[in-house]
Amino acid sequence: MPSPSLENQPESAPREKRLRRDAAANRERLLEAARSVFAEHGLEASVEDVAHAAGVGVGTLYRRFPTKDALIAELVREFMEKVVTLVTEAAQSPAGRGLETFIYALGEVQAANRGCLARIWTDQTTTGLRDVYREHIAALLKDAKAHDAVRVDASVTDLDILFWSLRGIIETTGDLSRTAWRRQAAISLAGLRPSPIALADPPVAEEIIHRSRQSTLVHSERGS
Amino acid sequence: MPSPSLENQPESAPREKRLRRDAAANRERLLEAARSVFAEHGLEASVEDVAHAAGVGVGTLYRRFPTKDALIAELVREFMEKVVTLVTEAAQSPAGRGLETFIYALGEVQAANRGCLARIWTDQTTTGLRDVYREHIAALLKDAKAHDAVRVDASVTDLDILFWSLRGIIETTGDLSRTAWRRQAAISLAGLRPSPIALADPPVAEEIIHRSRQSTLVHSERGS
DNA sequence: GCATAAGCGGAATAAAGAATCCGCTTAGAT
DNA sequence: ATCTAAGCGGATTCTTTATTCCGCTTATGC
Repeated sequence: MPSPSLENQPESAPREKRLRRDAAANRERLLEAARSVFAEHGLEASVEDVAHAAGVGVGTLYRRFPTKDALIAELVREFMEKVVTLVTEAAQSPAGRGLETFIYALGEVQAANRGCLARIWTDQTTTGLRDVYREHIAALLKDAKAHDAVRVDASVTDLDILFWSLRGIIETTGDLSRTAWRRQAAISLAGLRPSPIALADPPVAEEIIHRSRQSTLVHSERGS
Repeated sequence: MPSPSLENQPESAPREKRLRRDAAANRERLLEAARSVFAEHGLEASVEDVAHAAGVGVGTLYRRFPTKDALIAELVREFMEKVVTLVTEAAQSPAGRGLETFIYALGEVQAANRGCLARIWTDQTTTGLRDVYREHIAALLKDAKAHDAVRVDASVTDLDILFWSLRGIIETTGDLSRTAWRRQAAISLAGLRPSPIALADPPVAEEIIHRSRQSTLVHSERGS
């Protein structure tokens, strides 16, 4: 094993060569600026705005990310990675509580990344992460049902649409309210609790969920 | 009272002069085309696409609507008018059932107008209609509570966020699924039914709803 | 300290799309 | 049947914004 001081190959997969220290810092600042600017003005904020917010020129942005889309894709990737982390952590929650824990945690990340939520379900480069995530929530749901925290006729697709619905609220309320999506989450969770009254509509077919990944996407924008 | 055959002043408010028959038809076709193209490709679909979908040139579109925004605003206006109609009709429902009826009806209109949903809550020209609508849903909620169909701690703002949440689903699933938003509506309604278990989060303040009208907006787009 | 590959800023370029203009066409009043 | 204001299409103009290019600067390994 090489000595720690010689870490020229940072980790397992040293994505290309190593960046110069200042360049690495700029890359981070760019991503952070992008998150913030896109959250504020939506994805149609200009590349120049992002670069300036990061305190660099557009040239710098383009040396690191070949296109605007690539920049957004990286935000999406980091988001999905965070989601997978959270869902994994949630699995450690006390029996039967994992799902609820995860729902609130996911709401927080979505809110923190509201600029790029639009691309999350359609981005084709993170399909793998999305599959992992989906396996995990299926397990959380099963656990919740086993502990009588959730009605037995709830399906994984109900969780998918729950997350989409929270996205709608987060995009609408922007940074005005953390309460809004939490309240809706609470109401939905209440609706998912075991009940003798059947739900008036059937769950969504898995296939629909998969197809929607390929076709629909949404942009965000914000006015003054 | 003038004879019906001389209706040079069509109705109460004859919005400007009367359009030539072909021009009036084109105007309708443009609005319909806009609804469809925006639903398909989002609001960033080009004006030219809309004009062509309507079978006319861009010049024709611009003679009728001074800007692209004006066209969108008209879609929004017609949407809001429809919403007000629906909420008024829902008030005729059997006692205690009006709210549920309206929620499903609103889902349908939202789905039929998914292209321009993004502008609905921020459009400043339909504030009046929105206020009317809001008075009505307050009444529907009160009625539902009176008939024990909805929990007493539900607030009007819960309905606001419910509608935003449905929007999120409709925008994500596009025309793939009518089931998706209905299922979420069913779950939310279940969560809003009277229950001894209090909701984990407080309702959203009215003020937040009003502020979000002025600041946040969202665009839609669709790929492939 | 020096050499130099890596980085940087921002002007210049290019493409897309909104809005305008103008010569030709037609509904519909007489 | 005729006349003309209202309409029409679409080429053209004007903006906005992504992306490229290039001469100057600076970490970093020796």
